[in-house]
Formats: sequence, C-alpha cells, structure tokens
Amino acid sequence: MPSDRSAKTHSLPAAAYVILGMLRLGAETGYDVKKAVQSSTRFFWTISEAQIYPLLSQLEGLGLVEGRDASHGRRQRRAFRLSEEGEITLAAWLRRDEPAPFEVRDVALLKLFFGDAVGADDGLALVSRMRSRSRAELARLREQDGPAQELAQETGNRFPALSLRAGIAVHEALIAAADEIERELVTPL
Amino acid sequence: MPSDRSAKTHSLPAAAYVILGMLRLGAETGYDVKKAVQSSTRFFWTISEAQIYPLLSQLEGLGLVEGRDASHGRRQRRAFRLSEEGEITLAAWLRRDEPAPFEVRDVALLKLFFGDAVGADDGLALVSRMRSRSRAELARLREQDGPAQELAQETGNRFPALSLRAGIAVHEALIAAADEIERELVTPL
DNA sequence: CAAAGCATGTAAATAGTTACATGATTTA
DNA sequence: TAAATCATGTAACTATTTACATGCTTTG
Repeated sequence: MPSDRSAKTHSLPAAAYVILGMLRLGAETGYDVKKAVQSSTRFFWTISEAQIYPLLSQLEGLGLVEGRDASHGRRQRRAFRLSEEGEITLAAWLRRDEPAPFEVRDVALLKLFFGDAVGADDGLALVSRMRSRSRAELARLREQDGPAQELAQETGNRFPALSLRAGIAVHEALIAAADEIERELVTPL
Repeated sequence: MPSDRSAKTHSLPAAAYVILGMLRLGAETGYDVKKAVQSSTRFFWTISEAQIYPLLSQLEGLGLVEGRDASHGRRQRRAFRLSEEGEITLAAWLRRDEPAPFEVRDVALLKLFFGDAVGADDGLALVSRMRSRSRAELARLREQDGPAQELAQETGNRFPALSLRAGIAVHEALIAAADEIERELVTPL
C-alpha cells in the first residue's frame, strides 16, 4: 500500500479514480473498464464509454497510467496498467476525507415524491414501478455476488464483494419501503 | 388530476420537473424551490441554484409556468405558478413509464469499493466514514418527517411524506451494512 | 455466414457546478 | 448593528450523454 509521498492534488474527476481503481483490480483495456463498471460500480458511480477513452489518454499524459500496444492480429488494442504514481494518487484519494454528500439520481423515486399530481391508480403505479426496478437491480447485484467472492478468494481484494452487500441492502430496503407505502396508500387517512 | 391531452413530449431535463412539482406543492419563488429541494428531493435528485433561475425562465417561455412580479418593497421577487399546460406536462411525465435506471453518485461508496488499495486501518476508516455520513443524512431526513406529515394533513399531498420513508429506509440499510462489513473486516478470512 | 461481442474513438449537445456579484430585509 | 436569511442572477468551466463511425473476431 503506497503512502502519499507525492500525492497529486489536482483532484481529478471521480470518473478518473474509477478508471484507476479498475485498472488496479485487473482491468487492462478501456473496454474492460467499461464492462467492470457496468457490472459493479455502476451502482455507486456510472461512467460512459465516451468518458473512458479520453480519460485514459489524459491519465497517461499525467503519468498515472502506462499504456502499451496490445493489438491482437489486426484488431487494435491498448492495454494499460497503473503506474506507481497512479497507485499513489489512488491511495491518496481514498484516504482523503473530503465531504461526500450522498447523491441519488433516481427518476423513479423522484416521481414518487410528486405522486400526488396524478390520481390514485397512477400513484400506485409509481410505487409498483419503483419496486420492480429495485427487484431487477437486486437480481443483477446478486449475480455479481459469486464473481466478487471469487475475486476476493483469488486476489485478496475483499472490498468489491463487501460493498456489493451495501448495494443489495439498499434495494432490499427500497422493496420493503415500497410494500409499506403501498399498504398505506390503500388505507385512506 | 389532468389527463395528458396535449402532453408536451419535448422531454425536459429532470430538473425542470422538479421545479414544476415544487411549484405544484406550493413553492412560489426560485428561492422557495431551492429550499424545498434542499430539504426533500435532494435525496432523489439535486439541483443547484444556477439551474433553477434559467429553467424558470425557460419554463415560462414554454408556457408551463406563469410568472408575475411580487417584489416586496425594493426587494425584487418573482412569483410563479403552474399553468394548466404545466400541470398537464407534469402529470404526463409522472405517468410516462420510461426506463429509470437507479443511479447513485456516491464517492463514499465508490471509495469503499476500491478499499483494498489502502491498508486495513484506512479501509476501516472508509467504512466508518460511510456510516457517519448515512447517520447524518438519516437525522436530516427524520427532521423532515414532521413537516412532511403536516403537509399531508393540511394539503392532502401524501407522497412527500411517504417517499421520505424510502430515503430513511435506505440510510438505515446502509448503516446496518456498514456494521456488517466492519464485522467481516476484523474477522480475517 | 450472421449475430454477438470485442475494441476504440469523435463530435456535438446538454447538463450541471462553482464562483462571483449584488443588494434588501428580518432577526438576534 | 451584525448576522442570517431572502432573493436573483451570470460567466466560465467541467462533466456527461447521445449518437455516430469503424472494423475485427469469435461463436452458434
């Protein structure tokens, strides 16, 4: 675990740390990062393809990652790895106790908040949509549980599996909340 | 409850619906909207002041809100209300069953995911920071519980109080998850 | 051989934040 | 009378998404 000797303070966007972190966990190409994000951190932070490739170049320019050509036959391919600088920067970010306001961006919950603007049936529909959305997310997260556990066994990286639990807990809570809200809605005041 | 006769499909940004919804719930000025967001929907969707004022003008241009001068002495002040068009647009958006992927943007959880990049102590610090953050949010949401209940009694708008519960449930779940993760971390594999 | 997946990228547009700028009114 | 709160806004910047564009390789 590197200490933060030369901790770059240029505070990169969060997406940059997602890339650094994923490279550390074994991703090699931009495509790998994209897949990894989609299956795991997507719950905590989404990034799109259009961010990944430019950011990788930027990070290379800053010396935080090292790229090399890893083309496969005629298919072009760039493989990256964290540089020592990159590891230091990632660790320094993790240790930095910056204010981190919890931020959800969820249209389903947002719509629920304004549910009084439609009739009772449409209001109930909002609740049930929110629940089925959480059920789907829950299924997706549970599928990741196995692979995450394996990663923990094989590489000793325990945090991905542990934080997956947090995601699972959130959606279980949302499903329970939906049930409760529904019950109250059918009971008139 | 209006039906969506002339449902504007120009699909506005989510922030626009937040404004429409808040006006419907009684906010009058941009400042009111800002305060309302900070105390309630902030959990589901954040918007900043710099978005509110330009959006209000835009919405006025589209005929979805109606503004009038409501200056108080020499203090300038614009008061807005939903137009009928605006109510229709809001209701149509609520009824529209668009894909709504759950999206969290949370550096605390994100850092937790990459916690293996630092030592055991720093890793535990990530868990405890995430927990205290959720405890603070929980306190804030619980403070809103009273006012939300009153709103429900006085105006019949029940959804704000109900969806507040979802927010409370989420943070309770995250606190429980943090406890569990911590327990596992101190137990070596 | 078609479809799915691998792989990389750009352009244009939209969305959102931060910082600044201003000044009035109410409350302690 | 100082501090807090009310109130509105702009400029500059940063972040992010959507849509497009390309073409290879593996699998069914």
